[in-house]
Amino acid sequence: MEALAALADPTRRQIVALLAAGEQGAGELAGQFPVSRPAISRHLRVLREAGLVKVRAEGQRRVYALDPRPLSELDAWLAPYRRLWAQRLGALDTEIARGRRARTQEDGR
Amino acid sequence: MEALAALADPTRRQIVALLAAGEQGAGELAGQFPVSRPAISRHLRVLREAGLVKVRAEGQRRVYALDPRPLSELDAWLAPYRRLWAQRLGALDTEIARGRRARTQEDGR
DNA sequence: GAGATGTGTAACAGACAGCTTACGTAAACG
DNA sequence: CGTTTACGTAAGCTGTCTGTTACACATCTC
Repeated sequence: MEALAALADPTRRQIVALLAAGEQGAGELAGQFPVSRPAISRHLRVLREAGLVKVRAEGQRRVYALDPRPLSELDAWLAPYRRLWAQRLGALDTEIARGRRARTQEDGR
Repeated sequence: MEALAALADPTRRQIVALLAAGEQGAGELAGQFPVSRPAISRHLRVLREAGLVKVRAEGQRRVYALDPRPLSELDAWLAPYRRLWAQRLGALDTEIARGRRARTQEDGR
């Protein structure tokens, strides 16, 4: 779950969101943020080390692309907790209180 | 997404995992970690401010319980990205490659 | 009430994250 | 080749985290 630490920063989440729409060069990416280019370069490094992005050298440019695998891991980490809010939203917690224990039935849609 | 910052810490994730199994008192909780009790108290404060846990006073004890709502928000934040790894796993990326000239085709395995 | 018990908070030290400016380097360009 | 272009990295500053010890405060117990 190293991805969680990387995604804790709002700038990095925004970078991830941008890259979800398509790959971009480092400078191109930095131009969309109010901070300096080296700052973005460092953010990209963190994202790279977390496995969330991968780089491709294209001439002198560095093209960054999103790698969704750590997000998938996050999804897997989150999975066991899903039943917790699934219970709260439905009226089935009445059923649970009725004597049923660990009736999972999450993700009905 | 303040929850992401709170969950970035491994100790806090462990607390969340413990509370998912059932509510616990602060000291009872602290006893299961190698750090001092005030340290856990601080972690609990962060989790509380992130809305991930709620406290109930029971005599002089403070009983903590998990509040899954921020986790649900995280789930919602993650949702738009799901298609990204769904594509990689499924065979539908063939359909995408069928008309698009974006011949990326990396990661053959 | 006096003392024990269960917790949160304050103060402080050390580690770390994020930003900026300055610099190094490799590819493209003339 | 020298210069421009596109990046990454190093150094330094500052603010924020995390952990520890010391302390303040309620709440039971007797």
